Amino acid sequence: MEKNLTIKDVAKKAGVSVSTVSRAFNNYSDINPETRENILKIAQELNYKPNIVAKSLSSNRNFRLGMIVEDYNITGMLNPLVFQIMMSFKSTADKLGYEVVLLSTNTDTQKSVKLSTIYSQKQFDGAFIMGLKLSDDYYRELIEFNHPCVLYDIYINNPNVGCVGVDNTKGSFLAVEHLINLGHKKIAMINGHKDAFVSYERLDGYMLALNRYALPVDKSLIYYADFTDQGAAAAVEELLIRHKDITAIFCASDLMAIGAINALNNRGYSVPDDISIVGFDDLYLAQLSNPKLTTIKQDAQAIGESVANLLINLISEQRIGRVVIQPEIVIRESTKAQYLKANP
Amino acid sequence: MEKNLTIKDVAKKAGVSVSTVSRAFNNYSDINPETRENILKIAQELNYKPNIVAKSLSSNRNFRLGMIVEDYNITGMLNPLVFQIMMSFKSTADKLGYEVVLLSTNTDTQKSVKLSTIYSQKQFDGAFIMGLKLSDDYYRELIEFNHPCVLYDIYINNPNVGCVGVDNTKGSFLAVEHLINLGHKKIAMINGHKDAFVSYERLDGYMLALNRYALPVDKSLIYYADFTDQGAAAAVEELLIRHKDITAIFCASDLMAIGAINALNNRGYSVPDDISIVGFDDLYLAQLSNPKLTTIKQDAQAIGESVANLLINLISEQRIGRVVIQPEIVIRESTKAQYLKANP
DNA sequence: GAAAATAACAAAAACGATTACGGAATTTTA
DNA sequence: TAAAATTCCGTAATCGTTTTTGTTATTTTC
Repeated sequence: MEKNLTIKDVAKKAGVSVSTVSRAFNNYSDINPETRENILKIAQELNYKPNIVAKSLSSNRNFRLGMIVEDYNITGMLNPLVFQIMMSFKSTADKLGYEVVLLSTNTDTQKSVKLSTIYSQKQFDGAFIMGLKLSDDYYRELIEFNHPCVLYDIYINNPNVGCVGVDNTKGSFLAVEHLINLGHKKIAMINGHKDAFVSYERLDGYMLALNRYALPVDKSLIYYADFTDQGAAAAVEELLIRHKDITAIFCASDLMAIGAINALNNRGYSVPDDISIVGFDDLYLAQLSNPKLTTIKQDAQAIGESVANLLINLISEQRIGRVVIQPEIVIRESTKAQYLKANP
Repeated sequence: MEKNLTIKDVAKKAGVSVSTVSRAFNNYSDINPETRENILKIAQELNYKPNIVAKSLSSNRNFRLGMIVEDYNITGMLNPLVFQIMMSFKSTADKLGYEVVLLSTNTDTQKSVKLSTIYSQKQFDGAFIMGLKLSDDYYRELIEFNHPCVLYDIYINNPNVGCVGVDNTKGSFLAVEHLINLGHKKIAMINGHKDAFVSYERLDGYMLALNRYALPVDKSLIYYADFTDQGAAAAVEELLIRHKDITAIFCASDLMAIGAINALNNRGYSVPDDISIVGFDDLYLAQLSNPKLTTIKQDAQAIGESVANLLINLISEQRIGRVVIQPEIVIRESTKAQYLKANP
């Protein structure tokens, strides 16, 4: 195992001091352009790269970002969106010169080790937290947190913590409006769970659309299915018993939408001929299902980028609280006009 | 932003020198047990945690692992298996006291920055590389690599690099054997692409099973579909033209299996009544499809753990080359007995 | 009971960078 | 042309640890 090159080796080879080499590498002003060029050339030849650990320690700028994801996103049927957002976040962080270290938490670990402890121990300049629930300990800690932090899909009113997410209310509105435009009047909603911030926003959008088009809101049409396909299937079973006259269901996730479609098929209903379905997320899964899913698209790439940019702005003391990504509706095959049932 | 506690603060409060505090934390022998207890208690009270960056620099043990994933796993329809393996790897690395930093590569970046450069710059003790292709620059570099490294789903004969993966040959064998046992005699295979190591192993398993049961191998029944659903759909189109008499298709991934099923449905064929399909991976997707997919399960949890353990063994100079995970067949609804066509 | 060994700690030198400070050479100013 | 400013670079302190070496008591050995 060959010994690693240090700044000293470069300095010796270039016949200058280490501080000069450092200056060359960090674009300092007080260095002769010729010297700089020469040093960089020699460094290039030697294939020298500064040791990032030493750099962190000495500069007290760590260029380290934590990416903390809740465990429940990992086990079972995990959300591919999370993965895409993570990778997008990583890529833009990379471009901006930050490395990202991966962490996970769950309700238990949150009780034993505080977020601020993680920051100081890990020397994070900031962190990106995904999958935080309203009932989490970290959610409470974040209310008065004083380190840079960015959250996805949950909002906290604290200048140190940024929040990015799709406009869920608008997304839901778009979904339900689309159904209404197709002539549907009795539209059920299968929501996530009540510990998720987005569930409230998505519910708002649903109600807003109904109100806007002067349709009655029937609370017995609203189910909570925990973001799982089985949960959605169970909800559909109940819906088919209690509300035989529904013609459309808006699901707060694609996975639940698939669960709903499968349950409907099992009961002999056809999507979209009997019942229209719209999902939320636009996972790749939405193109794979049969019929292909009409859904609300969350742009994972854009979300990841926004998170990284926001976080790094926060680190450099620029306070920008919230980034809202605009959702789009993607119309495929799971929704259909329902004029016949519209006015019986 | 409160200043972080250092070892000095603990030393001062405990009335000892910093070296004694360090000894207390690192289970050194030459320290009075009472002193140690006292120091640990005080550290606990102060909520002091050692700065990992300083620790790395001074001890020259970094406890840092790189997790490098190929870009093509990110864009487009990404494989959820990769995500699960990543998280499982992270969790066990965590338990063993290592932090993992996330990186990505692609064919281009591999040309400009060598793997060994990444190691020295990032101060990695080791790295886990996912998605490496046979045509990659890093593959070539790894042949004579002298840092600890573990690969998933690709094999290299080098004591410094470990390899873990499912027994692909056996997995394919199981899949095809299952079809043969159901009475299928004309079985097509839709493989991945030729830059993937696993494609060769999976092909081997297919041929092995045919030979074992004295069925002829017809190379025109073997397609390469790039691991995509569209590729598989295209392959199916061709198969339906050229080989109307096939009764089963083995796909080297679940995604391709879904693509095949959809294509068959579009052409008016029923799965499994007309044609049986088996996939590979056992993604959650396999349970969501209609019919539910019979497939070969890769245990992501076990793979991630094995990779982490193997890598850390490699780091501590213990040479264990390869870990092979046993695949299992999961029989669901996409395969069915085909006695009628078996002997016409 | 003097020499040797051990136990328990402190002092100081690393680790590999950044950066505050200072100083010589050169250029600008008056 | 002397003083001031600027340019360019070296010296040395620093970051928060670990680790080597040193030191003082105490214990063991013969």
